[in-house]
Amino acid sequence: MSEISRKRRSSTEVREQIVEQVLSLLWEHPLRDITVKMIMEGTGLSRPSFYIHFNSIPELIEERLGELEQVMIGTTMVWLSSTEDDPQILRTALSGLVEVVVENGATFRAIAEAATLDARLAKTWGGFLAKWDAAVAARIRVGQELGHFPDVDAEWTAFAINRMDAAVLIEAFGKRPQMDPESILESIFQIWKRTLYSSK
Amino acid sequence: MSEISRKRRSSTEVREQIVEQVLSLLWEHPLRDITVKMIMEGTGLSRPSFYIHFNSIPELIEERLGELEQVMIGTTMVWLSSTEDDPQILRTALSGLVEVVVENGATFRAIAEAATLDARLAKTWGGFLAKWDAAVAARIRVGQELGHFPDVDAEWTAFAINRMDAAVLIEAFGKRPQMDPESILESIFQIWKRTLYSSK
DNA sequence: CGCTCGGCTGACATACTGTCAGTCACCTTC
DNA sequence: GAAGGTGACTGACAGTATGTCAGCCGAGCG
Repeated sequence: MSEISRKRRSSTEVREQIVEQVLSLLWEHPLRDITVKMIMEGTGLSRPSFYIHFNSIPELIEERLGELEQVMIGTTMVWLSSTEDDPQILRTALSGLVEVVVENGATFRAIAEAATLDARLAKTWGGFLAKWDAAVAARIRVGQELGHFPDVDAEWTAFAINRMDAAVLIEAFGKRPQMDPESILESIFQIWKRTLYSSK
Repeated sequence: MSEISRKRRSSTEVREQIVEQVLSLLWEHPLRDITVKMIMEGTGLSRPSFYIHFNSIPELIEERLGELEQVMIGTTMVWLSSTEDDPQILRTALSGLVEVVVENGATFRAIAEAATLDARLAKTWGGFLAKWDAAVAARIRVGQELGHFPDVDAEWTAFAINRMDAAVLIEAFGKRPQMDPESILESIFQIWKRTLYSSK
């Protein structure tokens, strides 16, 4: 019988392995099918070990949202902080958004799924969306002070069009095979453009 | 000790009581907090009795979707089957849609929640949305043959704007207090109108 | 009156979660 | 290089939900 030498690993090392395992499972299974047992079987550690590193699956997923949020802010800032009346800037921002979701679709899908499963994540996800609502509404109001976006209700429009983005991007890219990014980008861009950049 | 006379009731009678109980619970709690035990405590019957009438909570909810779909088709047919280039007809259809969701918001929210929880309902819900996509896309193509809706990609636009409707209506009216129906109707109508009824 | 039908239930099997006392590898400190 | 502490790790347990099943019992029928 060969001696199994269990090298002890650092905490962050194991954490990363668990996250990696979850992300790969998420491309294959809906969140409802993923259990702690299933995750840990891919790591060679016992199930209770999971709870040393994370409090729950939703909490693990919640961590990813924070990281992705930073990236998304980076890619959309070009429009959010602009003051020009040029839809192409909006297109660039949306294009960046599409790119992020294409790469992290399973994570976003899992966040949305876990939001219906876990009260804490529901709140975080709601807050995340609300932040975008506020940012887009603010951008619209800035434009309106410059005479752009006539007859648009900043708050409600931001709310509606952001929900569209979230729902469309998650459904289009949340699982494989993904839909065509070009077509999705074009369709949501057209909706944004016509809603904001054309008057009655 | 007074004798508890358990009058035996008809199957449909009990079914209706269970459904009623679930619907009332849904306005108070997210689906994740609702258990079979909780449902049956409100009926004076035991937990296993639930399984005589329904196979699972998601399946119960799925039944509701079928009924609501009929109503929704009725309220939107005015636009789906029209051939005129008049956005007011669209507004009427959307108004009917808003009304249905205002009244049955908790059910719709539960359907969306249960879709992430149950494979079967996920498929049903996906099919439901796909049917709307097809119907709206068909309506757009009919209009385009008459020269309306220039430069609109029928399929992708239908997909995107339907997801907006679903996400917005469920978030706005899925729990109490609900958002203002007038504002929601106006904002989604504007987005539909500008997307379809205004060219580049 | 006896029989069947079907609503109904207690009890069971199963599955997953989260916790905890205790073990063991590794690192410091002397 | 021995002693002791730190923290990763685990087996076992308790809790709670689901779905099933053998069997009870009330109601209606012949």
